[in-house]
Formats: sequence, C-alpha cells, structure tokens
Amino acid sequence: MPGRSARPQRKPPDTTLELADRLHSAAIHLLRRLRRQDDASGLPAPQLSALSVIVFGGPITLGDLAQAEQVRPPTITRLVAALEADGLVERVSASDDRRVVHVQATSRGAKLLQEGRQRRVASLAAALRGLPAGERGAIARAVPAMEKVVRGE
Amino acid sequence: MPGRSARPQRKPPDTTLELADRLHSAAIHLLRRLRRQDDASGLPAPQLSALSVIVFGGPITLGDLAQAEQVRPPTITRLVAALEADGLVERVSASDDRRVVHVQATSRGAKLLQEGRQRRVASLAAALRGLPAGERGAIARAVPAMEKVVRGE
DNA sequence: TCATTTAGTTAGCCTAGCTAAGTATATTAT
DNA sequence: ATAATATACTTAGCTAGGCTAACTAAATGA
Repeated sequence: MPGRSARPQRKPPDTTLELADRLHSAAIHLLRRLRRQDDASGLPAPQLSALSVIVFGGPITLGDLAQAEQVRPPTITRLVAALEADGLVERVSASDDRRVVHVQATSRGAKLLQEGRQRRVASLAAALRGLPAGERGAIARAVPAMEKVVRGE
Repeated sequence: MPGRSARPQRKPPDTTLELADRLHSAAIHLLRRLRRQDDASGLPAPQLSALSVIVFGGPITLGDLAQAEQVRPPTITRLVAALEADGLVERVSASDDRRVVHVQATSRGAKLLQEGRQRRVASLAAALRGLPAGERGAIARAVPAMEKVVRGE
C-alpha cells in the first residue's frame, strides 16, 4: 500500500472542469515529488527556474523576469538576491534609465544550470522512461498545449 | 528545470530529458498562475489538495495522507491542524491502536470542497476551453499518465 | 520486563509568496 | 521650470509550506 494514492484515477477526464482539476492536482504532486528528490542538486526550484530564464533569455530586467516567472516584484527581488549571493547572477544597471536593473548569469551560474538541470529532472525523466511508450507520447504531445495555457495564450 | 517561458516553444519535446524538463517547468508556472488568481475564495492549494484526498478517500490516517500528499509527517500535521481550525475536518482516534489518528471531512469541509475547488480551478478551466479541441484533447489524454508518474508507478 | 518500532507532535529553521509603503528616477502637464 | 504623476525596484512585515531533529505515547516482541 505505500505509494498508493487515495484516489486512483485512470480514465481521462471528460469535462473541462474535471480536466482542470486533475491537471492542477497532478501539477501539485509532481512538484512535491521532485522537490523531495532534489536535495543534492543545490538550488530550490524557484531559483533554478529564474536562473534558467536568465541564462536562456540573456540579460533581462527584473520586471520582465517577474512577468516571465509569474510572480510579483518583491518576490523576484528576493530570488535574484539569493542567486546573486551565490554568485550565479549579477546585476547591471541600465545606462539609459537608472531605475532599471538588468540581471545576467555569471559563468558559474550558466555552468551550474547546465550541469544541475539534468540532475534535477533526472528522477522525473526516469519515471517517464518507465512508462509505456504510448503514455509517454501522450504526455509529450500535451506539453506544448500546457505551455500555451501557462503563457496565457 | 523550468525557464522556457522566455522562449516560447511549440514543438513537442523529442528526448525524455527534455520532456521531463519542460513538464517540470510547465507545472511550476501553471501553479503560480493559479495561485495568483486564487481569490479570497478559499484555502491555499496544499490545504485544498489534502482536503480533497480526505473527502474522496474517506477517513484516512495521517500517515497515509502524508504519503498520498507526498509530504513528511510534520507537514501533514500542520496542514490538518489548519483544516481543523477552519472546521473542515475532524480527528478521530482509532479504537484499536491509540497512536493512530484518522481524519475525516466535516459536512462543511465536503461542501466547501465541492463549491470552492471548482471555483479555484475555474480560470484554468477557462484557459483550457480557449484551446483548440485537439490540444485540449492532447492534455486530457496525458493526464492519466501524469497521475501515474506522480503516484510513482 | 525492557528494548525496539511505529504514529504522530513539537520546536526551530529556511524559502516562497503576498501587500503596503518607501525611494529614486523618468515623464508629463501646467 | 516646476509640480504632479508614473515607473522600477526595494524594504518591511506578514502568511504559509516544506524540512530535520528530537520528543511523547502506544504497540510489539525478545
């Protein structure tokens, strides 16, 4: 019985509301599962997420980063402060508008992301590899649509 | 690892590692988006999630609930305490083993779940309704597999 | 009987999120 | 030119979720 959900559901949802509900629930549990297996790799998920945007999105203002990360300005200030304290990113103030702060990855930050990301999602990847190909394929085909939802399109 | 939001991607992932990465990222952003739209209506996500297990899974021990929710015992103690303080669940100690505590929903808890939960996911449901039917279907077909991954099967 | 295991709680810590209010810089209107 | 307003970010202070370590109480078993 360990590991057994109290609510096993194997049928696809058949109303949009049920779909939303189950997607929501699955997201919560997915992240909790990953967080628990994360410990070795270093940064907490939100910091890693922000770092990833910074590394891939180049220098970015704090405001844009907050929007990309779907959080309020004070939250991004704090996340960036934590990353900066670890030497993974640095602030650069804009020359033309001195209110604006750009943030960019240091080489250490970029390196940590490259190395750490695979480790962090390794357990999820392993679980996905354990699925029948058809089910893994179903998830793969759903991901672009999920990203669209997340971006609010 | 997340972070694809700075660069929208519309292609399905073609390696398992990339799939894991993007699924993870989508889950993070999905939950943040929902949290922000979670009005005064009710409980924070983790409490709602636990309440849902309790309502649908009947009376359940704290240990089993912790497992179902993928959290450590102290966390479940705290979540249940919060739900109890709101009169949504109640503790019942087991007659045969006095260490064990079962938790069950009150009628208020069951009612709040029925009403409030749908409200909470309403914005997600609306976003899903805005998708082309094919993409919504892709997500619907992926959900059972995601639940399987989450349960660690 | 006494040691061990099991279920849950308590204490104490850290991180993530928020709002409200503050500072500094830009912009706009008078 | 200056006053009002808007923007970008920070600070302060709060709620909440997550953890480990250490505890109590009850069951099990040698």
